[in-house]
This record gives sequence, structure tokens and C-alpha cells, in this order.
Amino acid sequence: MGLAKTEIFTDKQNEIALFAKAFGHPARVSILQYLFKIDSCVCGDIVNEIGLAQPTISQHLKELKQLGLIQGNVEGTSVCYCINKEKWAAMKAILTDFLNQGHSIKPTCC
Amino acid sequence: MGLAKTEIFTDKQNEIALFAKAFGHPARVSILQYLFKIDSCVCGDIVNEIGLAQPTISQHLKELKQLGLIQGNVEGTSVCYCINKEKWAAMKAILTDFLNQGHSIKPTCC
DNA sequence: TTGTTTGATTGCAATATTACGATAATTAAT
DNA sequence: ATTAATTATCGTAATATTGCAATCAAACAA
Repeated sequence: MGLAKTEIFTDKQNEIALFAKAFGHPARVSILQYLFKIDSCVCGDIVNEIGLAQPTISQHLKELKQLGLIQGNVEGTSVCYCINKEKWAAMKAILTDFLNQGHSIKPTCC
Repeated sequence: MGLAKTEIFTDKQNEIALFAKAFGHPARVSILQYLFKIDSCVCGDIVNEIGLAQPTISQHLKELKQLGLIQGNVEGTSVCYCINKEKWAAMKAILTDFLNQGHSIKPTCC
């Protein structure tokens, strides 16, 4: 089907999955790393940085923006993107929580 | 195309994306959480815990196993799964590193 | 106005993912 | 040997994702 049955999972589980999908593609990983590296608005540089066509980058940026992880501001003919640090922190908290499950001292069993 | 151009990204970027995809679906999030909660081998319980058909669960388990995040051991007619804590720790290190980017005190710009 | 630049959108093709019924494979029990 | 229990695999359908050429839209410059 290609369609996840989100209704049988908790909101938290769906949220974790959604955020994880955001950087479940190397292009988006690369975009986010670049924005962090620059640590300010990036206007028009992104397509040249990543080796993908402009419409493809635009699409990845749209996804990241819809999730709120980045924001874009129009500056003349160009659009400047940057990390939304508040949202990033919120996501980090949720995913870190998930990654830190299982504090037991038990070794891997079996 | 539906085919990620992995060759233009670094191994690290591809690795982050691969791990992120592992829990980019709520069913796999749910499976992993369940295995952590039990904190031992789970033999045959998983299909009843998650509301998906047996072949679907089997497929998700296979993906997690291929990544090394879980391991399955045959016990009679059933298979017992558990978290591979070493691999989990390795993944956690990689993803935590990614999530902790951007320590600058600058607020979100723009 | 006309052109230029930049980024978004549209349309499409190819591949990937998700889900499940049917069936196979394995082991244990009778 | 049969049967039951459990999980894996196959086949298939539906939807999602990725990527790009072509095009559109907005803002600026001449």
C-alpha cells in the first residue's frame, strides 16, 4: 500500500517517525548540516552546495520547512533559509528521549 | 525517480539517513519501544502487540535486523528478538552527534 | 517596458515503501 | 506420519518518494 497505518500508533510514535523521516534522506542531512555550518541565513547558496537539481533541492527545503525545522525569508529575488533553533531543540528532545531508552545494565541477551 | 543519489553524499551522511529511516515509520518505533520495555528476548509476542498483520511485522523486523539494531534467535517454533545494545549505542552516538550540531548562542536569525 | 535572476510549481517517470493474503518452511507435539 | 504453531517468503496492489525538465511567479535592474 505504501500508506502507513498511523491511526494505530500513538501521537508520540508518529511524531518520532515524522521527525526521523525528515533526515532519513542524505540530501536533507546535507542541507541541515550546511545550514548549521553557516549558522546564519543562507541566500541562494544551497543548490550549488549540494549536487542536485534546483527543483529537487526546492522540494527537500519545502519538506523541512513544513516540519518547521527550517524557515525561509524572502530577500529581494532570493530566499534566505536558516535553522529554526527552537523547533530543532524540540525535535532533539523528542528523539534523544527515544534514543536514550533502555538504561538497564543488562547486556544484549540471547 | 524514487532512488536516492547516495553517491554524491558522504558515507557519514548516508549512514545518518539510513539509521534515521530505521525509525522513520511508527511501526518500527513501536517495535523498538516494546523490545526496550521488555528488556529481554521476546518470543512471538510482537504481532499481538502491534496492530499489523504478521507478514507486515515480519518485514519490519527484517529491516531492523538487517541494520543490526535487533537480533533474532530461533527457539523451537518461535523466534526470539531483542535489541542489539552495542549496535544501538553506536547508532545513538552517530545520531546524537548530528542532533547536537549548532552549539552557537546565536538565536534563530531572520 | 523588457529582460534578468531566483526560487517555486507542475508534470512526469522510475523506484521505494507499506500492507496483506496465500503459501512455504521449520520445529514440536501427538 | 500428521497435525499444530510460528515465522518467513512470495506475489501483488496501492501509495510515497525521489529526481528533473519545463514552466511559472516575483522582484529587481536597465
